[in-house]
Amino acid sequence: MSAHIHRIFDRKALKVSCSNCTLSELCLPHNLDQREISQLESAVDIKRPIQKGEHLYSAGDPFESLFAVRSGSFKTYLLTPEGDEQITGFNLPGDLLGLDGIDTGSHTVSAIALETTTVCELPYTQLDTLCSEIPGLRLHMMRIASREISDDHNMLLLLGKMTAEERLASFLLSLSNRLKKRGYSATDFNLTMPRHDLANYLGLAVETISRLFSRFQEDDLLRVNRRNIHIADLQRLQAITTHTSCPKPA
Amino acid sequence: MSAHIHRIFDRKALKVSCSNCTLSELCLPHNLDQREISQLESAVDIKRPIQKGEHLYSAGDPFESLFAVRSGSFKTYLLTPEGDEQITGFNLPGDLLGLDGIDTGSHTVSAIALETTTVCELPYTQLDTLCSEIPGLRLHMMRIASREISDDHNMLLLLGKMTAEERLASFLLSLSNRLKKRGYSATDFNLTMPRHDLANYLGLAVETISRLFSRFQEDDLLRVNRRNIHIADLQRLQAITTHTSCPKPA
DNA sequence: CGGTTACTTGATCGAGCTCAATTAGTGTGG
DNA sequence: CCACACTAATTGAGCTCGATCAAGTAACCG
Repeated sequence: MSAHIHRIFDRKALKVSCSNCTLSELCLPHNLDQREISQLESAVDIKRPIQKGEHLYSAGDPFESLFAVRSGSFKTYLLTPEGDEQITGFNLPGDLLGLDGIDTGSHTVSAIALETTTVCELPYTQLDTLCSEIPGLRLHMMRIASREISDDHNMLLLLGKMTAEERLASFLLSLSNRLKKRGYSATDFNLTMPRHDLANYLGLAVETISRLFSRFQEDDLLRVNRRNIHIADLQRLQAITTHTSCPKPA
Repeated sequence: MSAHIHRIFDRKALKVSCSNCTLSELCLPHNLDQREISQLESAVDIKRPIQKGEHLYSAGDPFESLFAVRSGSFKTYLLTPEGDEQITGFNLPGDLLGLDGIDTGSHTVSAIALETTTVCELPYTQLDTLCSEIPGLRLHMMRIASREISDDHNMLLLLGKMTAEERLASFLLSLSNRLKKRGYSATDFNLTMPRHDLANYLGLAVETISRLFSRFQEDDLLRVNRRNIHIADLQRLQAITTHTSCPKPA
């Protein structure tokens, strides 16, 4: 199944096949039988690709569906009354977006594509109906919500307690782990977001991020070229986040 | 069963009556019929009171139940490897605790009582079974999770973008609103947490909180006596959080 | 190319932290 | 009922981390 559905594809034209999707490990509840998976597949739509800079949804939009990222990436953010933005997360393939909208029936954050991105749309009423029939799916949904809550708590810790250095190290390690889970390299990757977004997300200034990248590079922790990152010493990077001392190899 | 039931309270002795509970507005799904409410009641246990400083659960404990606060209050927090704490929330009557534990099957934060507190225990497997039968309850649960996610996003904004002044003003207004929803005064209340916890939650030093209380009092925004707070000017407090200028009344 | 945006680097500044001292509660046991 | 110890809160003085301001450079794109 191609990741890049061209717009000539009618929304329903392409049969969704969750069972064959490379993301099923992340996206699918583990304990569904074949019949249950087909039920789920019938509820899922593949949308046309979202271009870089295009919104998947905006804060205030009526909530109708959840979205699973198939390829590409998003950032989600919210705006203050004064108009400045706080990024609340970055979403990689296999991530689910939109849970924030369930409570009020309209989205509380905006989601914008950082690159050309494809998603599966899961209309919520259909998903909810399936949840009554498939206990494994119900648990899966609650787990995803639960994980998002825990992740957010970790971000509170990052923003509330960590130094600039610790924040960037934490971010890189977390991204590294997420990429690894998805089958990519844990040590070589490209950031899909500009420095500006990274700084915003970590509660820092762009200049601070830039200086930290330079410093980490001088310390042989990273090799950085623009958006391209090579993690040269995972252990010492880890040590930064835990205040543990870790000898620099000669 | 539970190891922490006080002997005078037989767990099932006290019949739970959600329908008569003063918190039902907050705690119960609105669209349940009488039969569904009794089903829910049969799943709920009232636990013995939790004393100030006592844990309801700790990070790492196996997750078995959600808890609804009946009276009193909790703080939830997580610890870094180095042992310093980040408070992730304060919980008032009607609040639900424990969602963070669903994903991994063990709690990721600890919950400790800030005063003598009573809770209803909702064993998760029973709750989940009811969710398959009662669509309204299922939606209610997802809504609560969704709200927690949105609330956490707002905390990210607070920690990432706001000044000390804005953080405290936001906190007081948010608390004021929550108390109002629960039928208490929106302008006169007692904080159940020490300055230390407040500072920790808001990502500030205790001294900063103290100085801000003094300053807000000089500006006739608040009247503060230890933990007792009187909000003298809700409008101007609101104005602080939105950078809006608001004339100080003569 | 030329214009725009992304990123880096340097110099300076300030909000809020840390350190330190004081005061005011809050129990606890004689 | 009061001394004592202990914790909670306030207030002051000085410092620091990261923000802001200001250039300059490098990539990207029509």
